[in-house]
Amino acid sequence: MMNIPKGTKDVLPNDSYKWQYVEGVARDIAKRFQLKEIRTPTFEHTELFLRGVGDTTDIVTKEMYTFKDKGDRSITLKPEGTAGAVRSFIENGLANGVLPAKLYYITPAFRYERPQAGRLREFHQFGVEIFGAKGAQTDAETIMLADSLLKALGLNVKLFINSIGCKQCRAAYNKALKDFFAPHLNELCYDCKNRFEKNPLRLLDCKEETCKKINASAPSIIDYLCEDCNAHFTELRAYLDLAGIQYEIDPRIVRGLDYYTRSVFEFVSTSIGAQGTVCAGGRYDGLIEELGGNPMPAVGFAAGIERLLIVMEQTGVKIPDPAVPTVYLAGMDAECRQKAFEVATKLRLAGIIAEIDHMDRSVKAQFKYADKLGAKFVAVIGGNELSEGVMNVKSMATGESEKVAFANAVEYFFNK
RNA sequence: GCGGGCAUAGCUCAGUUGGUUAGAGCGCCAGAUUGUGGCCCUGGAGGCCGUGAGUUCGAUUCUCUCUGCCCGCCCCA
Repeated sequence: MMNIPKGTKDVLPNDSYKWQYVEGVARDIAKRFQLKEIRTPTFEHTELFLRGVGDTTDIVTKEMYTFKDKGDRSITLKPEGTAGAVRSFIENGLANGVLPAKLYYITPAFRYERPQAGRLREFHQFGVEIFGAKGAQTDAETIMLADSLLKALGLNVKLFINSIGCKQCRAAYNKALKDFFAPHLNELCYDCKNRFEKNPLRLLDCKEETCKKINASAPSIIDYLCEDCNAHFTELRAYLDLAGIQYEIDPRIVRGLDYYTRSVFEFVSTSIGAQGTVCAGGRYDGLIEELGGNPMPAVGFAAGIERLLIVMEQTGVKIPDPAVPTVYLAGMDAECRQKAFEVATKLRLAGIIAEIDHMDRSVKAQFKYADKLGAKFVAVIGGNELSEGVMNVKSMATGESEKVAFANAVEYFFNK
């Protein structure tokens, strides 16, 4: 028996409508904020992610699906959506078009990780990227968009924000961090000793108890923001207040991707175990230049669709039922089935959801089947009906029947 | 990459102190005197009891291995 690769999932017919619903809501919200969809390839040159995501990040160093293609090119399945969107933006000259470019995508992404609740090797993201706008108002709008999406999906989540500054203030802060941690260096965990050298920011992020105790009193990045970054962060908060969005400042969120600058944020749900971050993002003013474009500010986020669905499931959010047949046409014998087929065709061409028997079932069995499908009406066509040119239409909800001429079928079922 | 738990029907799970035809509920299919669903009743299909090895006269049951799944760490959406 062939089975599905580790860390992947089938979306079965009984669940796919949930995905369609979430994607539909996301597209709606995107439209409301005037974002346009961008679709980029599932794989890119490995180099793009090395430079875009950061070659010291965990994602790049140990989680990418990288392989050589038959032309000996190093190819990588996208581990996130931003790098590809930025590449496309630059390569297609969208930077010379109307700005800001407000984009969104729904894409699979791939990371070689140990699967667990809310974490798969192939997962799906709804992502948003806004290129060209530097003001905090745009950060606020991006957060507002994410907030609207989560609310539209009926989720109750908490928003945490922070600013991790720009290159200049980060340098000052890294120095302050090193000064703070230096005396504790041998109390820190193995990872943190490395972080101390390579990326002191990430020391704040450690989940080890002893490290947590130490970094609880570490200096806060917010106190080290340069004048511009500080003003930007203040402005962001003002705009969030203006939008009526509740948030909490968490100086410990630093994000695991190298490209972030200034604003970073996470929407966290407490109802799904360890992988509670349902949506996260921030500003990345250096990335477009890093990937070869002219310097241009950018801000965005990604939401994990599987995680959204898990939270919705756990909290009992109602998803609208999938479409059911307006009418099931039950034919009694071969001739009647043919008539059923004919009427169904007419109804379908008129946009009415109609279903017929495909299994040569008895009328009784057809009724059971129609009931399982959730059909609103069953139209019985037997010898008697055929000779009268009518079908016997039964409402499955009330149990009442009436005769409807074949000629009036479309008219009868329209808007039912 | 590290740690813990679990693998029996499509699903949720019993069970076998080692013994011949392995069970329930749900789901699926059909029937209940032949043209009508839901509830109830009856019947049916569907399992190499995760893989490989060991112990044994005999293993789904005991031991080990592998694999897979779940949960946590790490990381992230």
